[in-house]
Amino acid sequence: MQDRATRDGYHHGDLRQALLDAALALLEEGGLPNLSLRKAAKRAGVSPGAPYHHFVSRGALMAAIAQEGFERLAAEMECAGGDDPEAKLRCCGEAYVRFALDHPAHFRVMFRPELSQRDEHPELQAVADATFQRLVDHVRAAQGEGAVPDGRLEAFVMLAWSTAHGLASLLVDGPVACEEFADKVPFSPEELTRLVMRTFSDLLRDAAAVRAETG
Amino acid sequence: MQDRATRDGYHHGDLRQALLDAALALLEEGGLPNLSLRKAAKRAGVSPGAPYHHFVSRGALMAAIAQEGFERLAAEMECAGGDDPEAKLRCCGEAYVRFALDHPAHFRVMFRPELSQRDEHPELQAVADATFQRLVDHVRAAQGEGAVPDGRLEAFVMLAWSTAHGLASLLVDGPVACEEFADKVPFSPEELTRLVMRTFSDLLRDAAAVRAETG
DNA sequence: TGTACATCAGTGAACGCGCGTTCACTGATGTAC
DNA sequence: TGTACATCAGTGAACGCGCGTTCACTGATGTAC
Repeated sequence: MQDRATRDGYHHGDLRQALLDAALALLEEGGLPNLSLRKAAKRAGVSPGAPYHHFVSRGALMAAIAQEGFERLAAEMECAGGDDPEAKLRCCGEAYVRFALDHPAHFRVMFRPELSQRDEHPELQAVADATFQRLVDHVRAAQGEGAVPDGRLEAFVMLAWSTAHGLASLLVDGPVACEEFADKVPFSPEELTRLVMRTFSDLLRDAAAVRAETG
Repeated sequence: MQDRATRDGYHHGDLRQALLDAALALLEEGGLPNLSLRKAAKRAGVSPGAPYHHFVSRGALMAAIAQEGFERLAAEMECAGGDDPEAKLRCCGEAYVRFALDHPAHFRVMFRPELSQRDEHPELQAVADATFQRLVDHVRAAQGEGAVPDGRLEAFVMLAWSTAHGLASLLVDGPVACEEFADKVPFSPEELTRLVMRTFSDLLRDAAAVRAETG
């Protein structure tokens, strides 16, 4: 008996990862309607039954995509840079939006409950929670340094998360999907991300300053 | 020849609207996988072919749902209340999130491009743009009154929209879907909405004040 | 008021399709002796 | 090193299903005379 990583190499190399990659490629190319287990199997060069040696169902494949997505998002938020807590928080938000722009298929699967079924995959819920916790830590640190006003931590956490998540959603899916939006706002998605995050970060700093002064 | 509204009454009463309502009910009950033209027809008490007298395809029904959703959202943002531009902007954001909480099925269809296919339904794109424009007007008015700092209008518009849209998305779909979240944050979705919007509105006001002072 | 006709929203059977999933099987790989 | 055996990731045909859509039709409604 060998461990799973080695066993996966028997015939295909690593069919599990190949199926995840194929599924993502299908999503990037044709959106959600373009994804099926059969197509992913075909793209990975394998028969329709083969995936069932690696995923108990279609839902399990989706959950695995979502889990992989949360792990990558957490990693990118982790090493997002920034010299002080204010910059760290801002870079963390930018990393969140950039992740969505760079990996729209991952992002969609992660945040569509009917696809990823968090309640049936506790390990997925756990990694999603850990990602969220990372944001909480950044906001708390920034608040400790006076870069975020005093007051309810929950309110600032949800505000920061909403800002990043909303911008990401609007850029990836929303009525701001890029071609049309180009007419209205003269920024690339990346420029817009930096502009919005900078604006948000400045609001926090200035409000923190004025409240520290007045009381 | 009579007008369409009257003709729709011939046999069913108003099958077009009945199909929209049935589709929404299916979405609310079982999410996206629960919706099909056949099920909507059955629920409206009608044979599988009947919808084709009112919608050229399944996609047209989805686009009609999205359009109806944008019209209702625009109406709710319109009469959201607020005594001054600051309060108007805040109430507008709250109305946005409340709409998503009250009509999650509408909200999802509106913001999932693979479902509503804005590019193939220009009238849908138009009403979505009009909704967006309403927000722009509110932010501009608030900026004129000093409730939003001077500076790039686009940045504050996108920030405000991202905040409302992000909170709505997280509450409706995200890893914050309500049961699990109750453990972590001691607020109902409605309380959280007011808290976050109030926090955001206060940030704008304080930052506007401090910048007016210093220069 | 009554009759002939036009309209068109509905019926319901039928189509072909791709889907998720199952299952008896094959054959490459690794192991024991 | 060679042979017998166990493992298990793959095959590929088959299943039943619900789907979107079509189409010849029916029959209720409204209109003309």
